[in-house]
Amino acid sequence: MARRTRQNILDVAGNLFGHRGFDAVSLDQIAAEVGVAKQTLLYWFASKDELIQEVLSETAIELTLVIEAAIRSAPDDPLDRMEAVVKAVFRPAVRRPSLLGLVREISRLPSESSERLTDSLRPLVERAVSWMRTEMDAGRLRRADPALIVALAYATVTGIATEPEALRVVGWNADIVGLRRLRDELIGFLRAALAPVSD
Amino acid sequence: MARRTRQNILDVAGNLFGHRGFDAVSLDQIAAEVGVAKQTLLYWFASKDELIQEVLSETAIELTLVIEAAIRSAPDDPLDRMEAVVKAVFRPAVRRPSLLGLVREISRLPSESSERLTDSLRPLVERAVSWMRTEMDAGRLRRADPALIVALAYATVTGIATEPEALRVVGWNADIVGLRRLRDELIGFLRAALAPVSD
DNA sequence: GCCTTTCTCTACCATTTGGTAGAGAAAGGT
DNA sequence: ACCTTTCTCTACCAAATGGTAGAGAAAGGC
Repeated sequence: MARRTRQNILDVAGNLFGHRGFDAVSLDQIAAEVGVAKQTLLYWFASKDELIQEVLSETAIELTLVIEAAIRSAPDDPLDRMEAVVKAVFRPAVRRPSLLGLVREISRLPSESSERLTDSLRPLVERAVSWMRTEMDAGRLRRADPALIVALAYATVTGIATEPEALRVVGWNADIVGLRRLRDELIGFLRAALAPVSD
Repeated sequence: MARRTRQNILDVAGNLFGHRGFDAVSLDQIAAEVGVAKQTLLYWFASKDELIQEVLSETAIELTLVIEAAIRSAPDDPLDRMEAVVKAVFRPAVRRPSLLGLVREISRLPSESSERLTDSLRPLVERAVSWMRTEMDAGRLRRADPALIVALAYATVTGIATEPEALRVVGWNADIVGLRRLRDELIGFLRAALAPVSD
């Protein structure tokens, strides 16, 4: 029955890690927020490292599934397709803003588990890159370096996820504007930057 | 003479904080890397909080100066001008990659000092926004929401700064590609997305 | 009813954390 | 030579950290 406890721990830990960072969050805090003793955490997860590892791989799986589903049912036009994928990435993030902040924590893991996660995302990235290259060759996207575009998009998304607080520095108020509008501006940006040049 | 110690501490702390995050770095680690006892840190800075606060305001001042200098001597064409500013932002970051990572830490400060920093950056941001609006009204930039563009650019830059490791997830190898090429791609992107529509 | 597995608890521990107290060099002004 | 200021040290501390040991509920199979 109390298998739900495990899921609760994963959810709470995911939010806290994504929000404040791995090192800033203690097991005691997580336990308190779940409403459970610290030992219960350590019953379910052997260590703090294993906990975040589990959280991250759950997140990676979720994101992968969402993106793949979006690709399968996406329209054929490359710009529409990109819009669909970006929206798919944002959908879970809008619902649970701390989610993307987690990706940042990958680099703080012991290199071994960090690599395992990177590997699980790699196929998706490679697919995106080779797809963009094909579209560019066909003249349906403006020519550019696809790998760098993916890197930039990724940087932007994680930058947004870094914290609403951080964006407040540039006058962005999350409560008023909302992640959704920022997402739409990003999409408009991508469309403008990647539309094929009409010659 | 040993005022240099203070600067050494600031430099080392800046790198470590930007690289690993505020909570992940202990005073002992900083002291060890500077080659000095922990108490020496606490002689120069009353607490860890004051230390990062000092590091951040130094960074904010540096960035502000660099950007303002770039604006003063920038060409008149809005796209060239944007390119000049982006390059100015990247110049110190290329030299010292951990620098921009620091901005991320702002949101983890006690809200009071976080606000002080935000305030020191605000004029620059407002200036950029109003400048963009003017250029858009004059038809020299594609119409969009300037505040959101600044937010996106900021998010992208901090996303890049988040860690080369994190970008490795999307296949970006810092050693080979380099921050400089990513910067140039970003500039090309901005140009394409913000060029006025020729009607 | 009993036993085994699953689950959560209280109590404890070694280490590390940010920070204090206060002594002693180094150096410069006079 | 002496004093003051600047600078760095050793020694210590209370609190918090990740983690261990082991006991006791809960619940299901038989």
